[in-house]
Amino acid sequence: MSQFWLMKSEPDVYSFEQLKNDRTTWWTGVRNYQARNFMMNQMKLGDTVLFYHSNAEPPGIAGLAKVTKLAQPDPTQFDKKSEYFDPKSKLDKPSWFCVEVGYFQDIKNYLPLQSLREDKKLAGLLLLQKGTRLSVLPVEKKHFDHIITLGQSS
DNA sequence: GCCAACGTTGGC
DNA sequence: GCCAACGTTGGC
Repeated sequence: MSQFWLMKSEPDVYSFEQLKNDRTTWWTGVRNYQARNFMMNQMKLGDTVLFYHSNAEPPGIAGLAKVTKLAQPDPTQFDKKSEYFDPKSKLDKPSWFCVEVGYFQDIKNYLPLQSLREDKKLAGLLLLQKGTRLSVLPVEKKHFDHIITLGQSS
């Protein structure tokens, strides 16, 4: 099972800097079954997460996080005041789950999407595949290791 | 703001 | 179970 992940967030909504400030956050609001299943079934404590800024200028990888708590029901699905409220969710049978992630490490270089696309060593990275809209994606170790190298090189 | 590529919904 | 219509994501 994968030990490396990429999670997307719009920095206007929740940025890596905010995570660094908060130290940890529950990854609420995911309303896609594939992304939920990754969090619910596969993410383990200590898994490393590439924190990706989507809808950013430019979009790219901003830093490193870790999974700090296993998946639990996402409380926002029951909150009528939340934009993530889901009237179909039942308290005894929640539809949506989220993990807690914590700040882990800065990277020296922000890694723009375009530079990742141009890197031959990252061929096959799910993030780069056409039509991939998942907000939670597994990352292969070989790709993860290379991304770390890019992020820390001078 | 546009729009391609998906995912979801609901009528049948 | 099919599929058209609609909604969303997210790069550009």
